Amino acid sequence: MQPALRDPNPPLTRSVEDYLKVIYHLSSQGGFAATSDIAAMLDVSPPSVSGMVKRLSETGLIEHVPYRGVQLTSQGRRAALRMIRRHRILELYLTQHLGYDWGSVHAEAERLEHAVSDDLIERMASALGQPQYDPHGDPIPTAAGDIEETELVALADARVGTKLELRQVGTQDAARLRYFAEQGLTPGVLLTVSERQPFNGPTTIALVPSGEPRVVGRELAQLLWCQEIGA
Amino acid sequence: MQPALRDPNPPLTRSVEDYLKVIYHLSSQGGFAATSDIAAMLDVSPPSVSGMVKRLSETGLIEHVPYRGVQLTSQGRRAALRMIRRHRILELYLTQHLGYDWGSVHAEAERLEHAVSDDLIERMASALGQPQYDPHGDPIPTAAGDIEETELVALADARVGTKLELRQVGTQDAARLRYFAEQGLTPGVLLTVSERQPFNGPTTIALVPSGEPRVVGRELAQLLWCQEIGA
DNA sequence: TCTCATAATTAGTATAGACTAACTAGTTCT
DNA sequence: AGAACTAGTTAGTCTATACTAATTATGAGA
Ligand SMILES: [Mn+2]
Ligand SMILES: [Mn+2]
Ligand SMILES: [Mn+2]
Ligand SMILES: [Mn+2]
Repeated sequence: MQPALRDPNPPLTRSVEDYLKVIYHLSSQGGFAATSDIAAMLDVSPPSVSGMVKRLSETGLIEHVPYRGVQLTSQGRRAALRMIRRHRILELYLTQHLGYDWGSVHAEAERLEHAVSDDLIERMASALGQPQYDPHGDPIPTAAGDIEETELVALADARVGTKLELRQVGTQDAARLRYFAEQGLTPGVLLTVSERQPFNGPTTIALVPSGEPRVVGRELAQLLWCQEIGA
Repeated sequence: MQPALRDPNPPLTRSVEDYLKVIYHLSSQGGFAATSDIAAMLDVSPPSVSGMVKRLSETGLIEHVPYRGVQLTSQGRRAALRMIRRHRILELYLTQHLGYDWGSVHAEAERLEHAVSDDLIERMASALGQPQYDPHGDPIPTAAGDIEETELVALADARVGTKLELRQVGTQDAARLRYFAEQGLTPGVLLTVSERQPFNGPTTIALVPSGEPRVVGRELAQLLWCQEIGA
């Protein structure tokens, strides 16, 4: 007898949807998502994760290698990308049409993503003109489940002298996001790397075209994902 | 020893919020909401209602008279009206800003009402200009928890010869709503009652000012809530 | 190769919310 | 008043999801 699989098409619960999203993020670089990392990201105990991992692998959404970690199956990946699409369209809609600032959209989207219908999401996407990026510069997966993969460098690692476009801001922390906005550091901005202090010191940049300088500490510079601009 | 009250301020769950809303609707004419009516409206078994009733009275949201029914406490009424405000603002926002028709908003609002923040609701209310009525003509409670109480007559009961304003459409059924819209029977429309056939027969009306006649069967005429227009 | 720290899992418990089956209170009819 | 119907409640079970405490596997150092 086979090891009792579950109903292959249960409606996903809110918890399940959130687990799939964090597993996606933790394993997107190809590796396994570790139990303790999932637990930390969801603010839940490791045994709770072990329990959920059991259920998710029984429903075929993830692959579990005991003591090593988990990965999404293609079914799980599809479900995760659907949630990420919802989340990012919601974030953009709230900023563009309801006056939210980019520091506060995340919490709202985190709840709404589980309650909206596909129909509503597609209406929002239409109202936004089928957008490609959310307010933080993260790519929005298509309804078919494709997502843009770009090679980006953290500003903290960019070579001095290069010219960059700021593409993504890798945090949801409201205070940091507010600070970035004040400094004019939002996706799409062009800049050149002027210098970097040794021993994990700050990076100094010049905004293009204004030339205005900014000094960015290492912690923050690791959150600014940039693309090198071809000469 | 007292009969063990629960935490007076638990965050309300989705289920609890839906129970409070239906209890509000069932007891709004002053009476008690019966277990079996609550069960029917939530599509849940009567024992499930008994179980929930126990929890809700322990948290002080309702008053339970065994074998008679339940009523909301003032705390429960406040919570119910908050949900009704959310629901109706969502319905109106979806129709006004996202192209929904009035037959399909209900299902969407039924889920979203539990996920939106107060902040988002107030932003939608602002975008709508602090509206007073939802797409079906139902009054929207204020943020403070006040709701307009109007004396309305069902078209089925209106005296022949009277002039009426159609105020509310008392159904969420998509097919019926679509039909009403086709017939031009939407809140705000003026009409006069031309005649009524005996033995629960249809009511014939004339739209004002066009004079166009409509014959409305009893079942539908009971859903059209009207206000008599002073001569 | 053995030991130990760390990470992961299992065992056992709790709560919310649903269900069915069985029992009982209230009401209505004869 | 008693019988009988109806509505409501209790008893017992189930699933999802969380928790703490206890146990075990894995990989790094000695
Ligand atoms: Mn979420
Ligand atoms: Mn984002
Ligand atoms: Mn609801
Ligand atoms: Mn409505």
